Amino acid sequence: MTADKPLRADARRNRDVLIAKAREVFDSGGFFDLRFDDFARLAGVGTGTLYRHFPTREALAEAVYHGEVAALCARARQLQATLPAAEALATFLRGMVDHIDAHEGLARTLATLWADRSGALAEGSRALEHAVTDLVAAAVRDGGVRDDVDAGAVMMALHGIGAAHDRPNWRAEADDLITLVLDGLRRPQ
Amino acid sequence: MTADKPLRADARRNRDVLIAKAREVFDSGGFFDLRFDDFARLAGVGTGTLYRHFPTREALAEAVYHGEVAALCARARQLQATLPAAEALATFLRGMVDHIDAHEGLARTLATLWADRSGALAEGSRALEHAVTDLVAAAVRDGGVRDDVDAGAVMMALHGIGAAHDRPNWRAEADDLITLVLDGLRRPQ
DNA sequence: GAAAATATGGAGATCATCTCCATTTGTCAA
DNA sequence: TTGACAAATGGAGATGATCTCCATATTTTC
Repeated sequence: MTADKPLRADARRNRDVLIAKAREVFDSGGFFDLRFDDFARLAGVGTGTLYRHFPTREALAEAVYHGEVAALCARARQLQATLPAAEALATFLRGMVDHIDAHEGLARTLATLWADRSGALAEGSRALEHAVTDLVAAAVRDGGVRDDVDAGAVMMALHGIGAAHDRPNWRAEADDLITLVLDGLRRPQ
Repeated sequence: MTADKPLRADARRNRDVLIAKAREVFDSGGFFDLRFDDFARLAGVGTGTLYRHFPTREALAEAVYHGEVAALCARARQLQATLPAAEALATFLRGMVDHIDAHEGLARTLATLWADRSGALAEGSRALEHAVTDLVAAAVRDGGVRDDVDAGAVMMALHGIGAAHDRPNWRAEADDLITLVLDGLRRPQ
């Protein structure tokens, strides 16, 4: 989807180092505590280079999690292909909670990408939403799920889960919210 | 609850002007776009005075919406006193969506206060959560609502709704999420 | 291998946030 | 009233993060 402009060799190399270093920081949970300029130092490049490749912190976060989000989407497609639709949806949503739980940084990232008011809705965010919409639509077609609610409602719930990641009782509450959503989605009767 | 230290006359006056001006900005939706220092200029006080009264933007936001949140909590109590518990809960949640819809700024504020990682959970946020917890507990006691989910899940849903306020189809999605939560909460059988 | 195109880096401009304290204003006891 | 003490003020400037600019370096192309 992104117009593939052939990137010069050194440019690609720097970009990759930046993403790799950012991922390390990300996984250690300190992504949002670090000065943005410091990512340049860490990667051994100038700040100008950092800013050329990633105009904002969010752009860098998105690049870091581009693969992650792609994997989530692939998983959604795979579940959809191998399970009854309603079950695929349930498994995917439960898996999202697991995933967010396991990856400290992802929760904040999703919340940030999502809340990003910068107009240009991040690619990853859109892809994820697309996957969820598909899962819901399939479940509706299949008859297990009511057809009178917008898939966006499910995204909102996921957003709430991601954004509230620092609540003391997060895991239990997140699981419960998914339960509520899934039970609420079940076709009445 | 807050230790009432008698505030000097000029201090109180300045504080009130600050809140009043902030509310104007708030209602016009630009609260988070304005430089914090500018609130001082708007109110005709020095930045030092601004910072003494409100150490952070969030503190000011909370002061602005202190009354608002108090009103929401009062409404919760009133509903609880006059309606069957399950209905009170439903009415309150629907009302929250109405309220957020009507007040541009409130959505962002709630999301911000809520996401506030500053440790000291804002008073307003805690009060609101308390009200919701009460409503859910009453509905559980009443038998209309299942007892195996945490009220925090409902807060998460509200958080998602508030934080996603800029989605194109926000209103419909928010209503749908409330529907899901309420239907999901209904005691099976 | 030379010219053109592309990318670099890091000094310093810019900008919001926040602090500090010499001065002003309010309070209260005498 | 008034004097003395406490409380509050304001705004200049410190701080520190973000971002720009462009002379130089590297890569690609022909």
